[in-house]
This record gives sequence, structure tokens and C-alpha cells, in this order.
Amino acid sequence: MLAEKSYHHGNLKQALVKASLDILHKDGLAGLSLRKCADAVGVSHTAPKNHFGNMAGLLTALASAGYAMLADDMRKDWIADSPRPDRRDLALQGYVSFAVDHPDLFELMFARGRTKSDDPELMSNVVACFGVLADIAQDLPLGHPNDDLTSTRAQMFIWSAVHGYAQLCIAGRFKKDEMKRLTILDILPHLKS
Amino acid sequence: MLAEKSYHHGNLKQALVKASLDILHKDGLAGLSLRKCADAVGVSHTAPKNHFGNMAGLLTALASAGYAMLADDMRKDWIADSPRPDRRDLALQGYVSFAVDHPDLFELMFARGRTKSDDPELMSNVVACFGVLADIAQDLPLGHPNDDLTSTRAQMFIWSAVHGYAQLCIAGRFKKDEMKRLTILDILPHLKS
DNA sequence: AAGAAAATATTTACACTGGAAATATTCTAT
DNA sequence: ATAGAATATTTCCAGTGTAAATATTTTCTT
Repeated sequence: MLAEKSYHHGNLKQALVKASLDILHKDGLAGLSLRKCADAVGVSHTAPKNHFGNMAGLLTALASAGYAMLADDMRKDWIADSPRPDRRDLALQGYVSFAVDHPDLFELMFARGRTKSDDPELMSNVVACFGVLADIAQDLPLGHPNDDLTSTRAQMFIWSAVHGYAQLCIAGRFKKDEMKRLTILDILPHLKS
Repeated sequence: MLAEKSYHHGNLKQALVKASLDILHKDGLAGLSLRKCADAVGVSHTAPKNHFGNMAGLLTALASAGYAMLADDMRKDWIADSPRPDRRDLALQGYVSFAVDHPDLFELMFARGRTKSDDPELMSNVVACFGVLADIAQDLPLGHPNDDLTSTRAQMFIWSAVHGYAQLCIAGRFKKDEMKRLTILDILPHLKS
């Protein structure tokens, strides 16, 4: 048997992550506790310590999984060799859809002080997620000076715009009817290449 | 004496808000508790209940104060009759500065499920804050179709961009050197009117 | 195969938290 | 002055994260 799959419970770590994501989805971050999570899986309330160390460790694993899901959602409807403008639109819509579908997880992923920001797996997933955005930020005609910061500038712009839009949506800061009428694609400046 | 200013403690409500903001600044949202807050002011741990009802009530008051501070920070360096482009730059920088200076408060202001989103005072301050952004969003040449949603579109765009930039900054998602080199003004598409 | 060592899980205990309920104190109004 | 409202305290409870000691199972070494 593989080391990770056959101890007392049998892959408790993965089961705890799954249960936590469910609780997070149902009851929000305030409703998530190590004890509820352990209960849901059927182990003692200190069992998670072996796999995550503490609460921050569990939340780090959740955030890490979230970034992987977000990256997937952005590429969800991509088809092979689709032109970059199409990929860009799909990725932006995927980013917003993820936030709307998993608002509490999304909030956790960008929260301060709740996760271990130096966790290698988390950092790796963050970088991979940003890679998708860096890709779709290429060739944006933003009217910037053409210097060695051009690509960085485009990446920061596109991430800022879509992230702000998503967060303001789920925070309830936009009116509902305006949110429906004006998607992320509608509010971005129309970019003609 | 005014009803609000002379009971047992003497304006306990305001003192609790002030103490809470201090704790929030020092120890973050996780470090803030009703009991610590009450301790700091020198009252019993259930005294805050009379003024805020519960924890959500206190956090609502903090968020409300935060929006007022944010609106002030955006207009901080405005001078009378300064042209709109100048006001726009100052307001955007003020928005980001507020987030950087009060990251935990900023996070609370846009958090889900922590505040009472139907609180009249909070809503009022949110609307007032958004009013500043609506002002600076006027006359932005974004290349959008000129329809009856033009101004709404510009407002949503400018708020999304600056909010996303601010949040990604304090969440540590931008590299530090790039953050210094490329401010919110640098990453926005260059808008020539 | 046998024992040592490591990994995993439980039990117990503790300090801290938000909140409910009953009580006490102070202010306000009549 | 006294009634009633507002404010504050005391006491209590369920729930939380986490540390420490212990128990169980798996894996490694020989």
C-alpha cells in the first residue's frame, strides 16, 4: 500500500480537505472549525493536527486547492488553438464565475493572516494561476509606453480589474441589475488591436 | 448632558470603536475579540452588548467608520477647483494608500458575513464612498459604446481596477519591486481625452 | 520473523471566545 | 421623589484551538 493511503483512517488528509470545503461552502468561513471538520469525517478533534499542524495549515490546504480550481475554471472552456482574444474572454468569465460559485473560498484565498503564505504548495498554485492571467494579458493594446515593464503592466492591470470586479460582486457592492447587465467583459475598456 | 455622552462610562460606544480599531491595527481581525476590546476600555466583557448587540454589530461599526475614512483619504489632497484628472489621480492613490495603511480594516469592509449588510449607517457610508469614485469616473474615454450605461460602466471599471489593485497589493500577490515601480496610475490604460 | 522507530489517532486538559440570563447601578422623565 | 429606561456587572454555558500524554498501527531495520 502507498504510504498516503492506508493508515488508520485511510487518506484522512484528503477527506478532511473535502469535508472542509463542504462546510466552507455551506456555513462560510465563520462556520468552519477543526472540530466540525473532524466530526464530519468521524475522527477525534485533534486528528487533523497530524496532517495540517493547526488551523492555519488546514486553511492553507484549502486555499491551495482553491487556486488550482480557479486556474482550471479559467481554462475550462478553452479549446485547442483558440485565438488569444477568445481565451482571454473565457478566462475572465471563469475567474468571476469561480468567485461567484465559491465566494467564501475565494475570500480565503486572498485573506490576510489566515494561511501560511510561505507554503510551497500554495505558492506553486498561486504562480500557476497567475500564469494563466499572464498568458491572456499578452498583446493587450493599453496605450502604455513600450518599455521593459510593458508585459508586467498588462498582467497587473488585467488581474486587478478582474479581481476587483469579482470581489465587489460577491461583497455586494454592485447593484444586482447592473451586475447582470455589465459583465467583466463589458466594463473593460474596449481594446482594439 | 446629551443622552449619548454621560452614562456610567461616558460615551462607551465611541471608546469601544476606537479601542477596536487599535486592536485591529495591531493584531489583525483574528486578534480582535469583544473581551479584549472591553478590557482595553476597562468595562466588563458584556458591556459592549448594550451598544452593538453582538460581535457583528461592532464589526459593522468598524466597517462603517472605515468607509468614512476611505472617502476622506480619497479627497485628502484635493484642492478647490482642481481639474478632474488631478482629482482622479489623487483619489486612486488615496484608495490604495488607505488599503495599505489599514489592511485589516480594509479587508473587513469587503468581507462576507462579518458585518450587518443592512445597517443604515454602513450603507450610507458605502454610498458616500462610492460617490467619490463616481465623480472621478466621469469623462473617462474608455472606448465604450455611448449608451445609457456609459457612466455606470465607467464607475464599475474604475472601482474594480483600483480595488483589485489594492487588494492584490495587501494580499501579497504582487512582487514588491513591481508594486513600487507600477502604481495604480501606471497600470491603468493611458486615457487620452 | 522480531523488535525498534515512526506515523497516526485518542484522551484529557486548559485558556479563550461569544453570548444568554439574572441582577445591580445610574440616569432621565414625570 | 419615584417610576422606568438605559447602562453595566456577575454568573454561567457551549464551543473553539491547541498542547501534552498516551495508545494504536504501520513501516523500517536487522
